[in-house]
Amino acid sequence: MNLLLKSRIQNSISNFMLSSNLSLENLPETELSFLLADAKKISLRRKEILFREGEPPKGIYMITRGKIKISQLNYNGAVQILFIYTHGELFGHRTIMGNDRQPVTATALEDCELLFIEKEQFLHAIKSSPLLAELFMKSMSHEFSVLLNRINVFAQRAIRERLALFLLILNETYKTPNQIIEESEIHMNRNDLAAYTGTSVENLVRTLKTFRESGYVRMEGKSIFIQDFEALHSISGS
Amino acid sequence: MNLLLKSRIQNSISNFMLSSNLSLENLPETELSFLLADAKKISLRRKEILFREGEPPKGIYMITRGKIKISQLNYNGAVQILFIYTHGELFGHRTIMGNDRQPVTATALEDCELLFIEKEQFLHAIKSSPLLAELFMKSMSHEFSVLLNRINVFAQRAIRERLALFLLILNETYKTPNQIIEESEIHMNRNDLAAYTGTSVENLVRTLKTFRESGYVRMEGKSIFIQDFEALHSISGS
DNA sequence: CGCCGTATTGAGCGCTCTCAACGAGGGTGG
DNA sequence: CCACCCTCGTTGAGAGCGCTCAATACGGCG
Repeated sequence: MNLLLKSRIQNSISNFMLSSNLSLENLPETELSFLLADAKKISLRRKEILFREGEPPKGIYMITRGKIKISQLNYNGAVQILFIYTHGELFGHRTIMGNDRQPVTATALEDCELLFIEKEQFLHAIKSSPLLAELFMKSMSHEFSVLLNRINVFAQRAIRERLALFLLILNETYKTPNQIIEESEIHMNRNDLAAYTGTSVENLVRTLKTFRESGYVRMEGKSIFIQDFEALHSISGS
Repeated sequence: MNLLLKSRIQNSISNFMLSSNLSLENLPETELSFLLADAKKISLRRKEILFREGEPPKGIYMITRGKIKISQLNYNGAVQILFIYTHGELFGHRTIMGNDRQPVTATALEDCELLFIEKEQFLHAIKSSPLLAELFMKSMSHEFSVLLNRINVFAQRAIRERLALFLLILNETYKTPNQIIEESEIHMNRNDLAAYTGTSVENLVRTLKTFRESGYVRMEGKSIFIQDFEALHSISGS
């Protein structure tokens, strides 16, 4: 696949991904070890819930293995998946700093290993390290733009366009550490994919079918592999 | 109008409003004067553009009079209005801190007076005052939750529900300083209201008509006044 | 083999969009 | 002062997208 094209697409969809600078890979060594000084290990089985909407937040989390889905319940019972965090990513800090209750629920998509940092400890770390504080602030500012873009997507784009975009995002999310090839195995059940795209399962399946029939994606069992990145990117309108 | 009910509704829709803690009224005296030390005055006529999507940000702004709409252009030419800032509110700081280009366009909805604080000056203020930094961080964290809620709204709710919600929000936005009565004059053209709700003008007008016929709102000229807060709140599903 | 949860397909309805026409109001130039 | 134009708001009609309900296929597991 054309490298220039690939980087253009990646660059374009990065406007819709949190892709935090606050990952295991990106934090400076010193700050990272400072932050993780007294971190505790947590293990979660698939489908286990880490925290629920409405709870007071306990601390922040960094994923060392697996994926966590962040979702929100609508008043009519529908579930909206907002993000999928994967290995290396850090989350939960915004709720701590804003002093809110959890606006979302965090559930393990697969078996997970996490590092947990207590609220007090985290706040202390932020206070003690101006660099850390600055990194968090920068990260949140950037993510604000990302969320604005997301709102635009949901407010204005059709399901076909949204699905194309989210498949491209998921392709990044589902990259395994050190993955070289471009295509990831997107291993997500239809219910979750529908909740992520913001549509009904039936509609999702039908749209996915048209992508398959056009050769844009390939299916192996329930997993999805993207075959034509450019087509999806063009459909997504990003 | 029942006070308890009123506060319940306000509390509920505040989950969808930025309602920054960073306003003229809420910032501590010392920090405010520090921040505004070398601020410049800017005047804008109605429809004038303050900055455009894609531009590098110049600084931050605080509104002393008027309203500014923050909008984003979709690839197909549709405009999505994301926020309406009003007197006392501060904006533009997130783009500065995240070191992004402007993801949005800011346009005067009415004749406006603003205070402008240069980028360097603002960054310096943040660096020098830990309290200011903390306030900004808190504010952004909270706003993250607000945006998540918004995404949910656009992803899952029908136009009728969204319009009810946004009318309630606009009722707050359009309160004049020191306004005592509950009902504000929502003075916004149909195009902007449609772009804010995320629908077409025709659809907006029709939905508005059903609200009027049900006695939920009243129209004087082109202005909208809410008459039944509880009904709208209940429709909004919040 | 039968069961259960998940995925897929079909059908029909309603919401929302688009295109098109009409109406109302304000501003401008004759 | 009137005629015209331009913008904005409103209404109508028709098409299509997306939702819901219902039925059917598939696959893993007891």
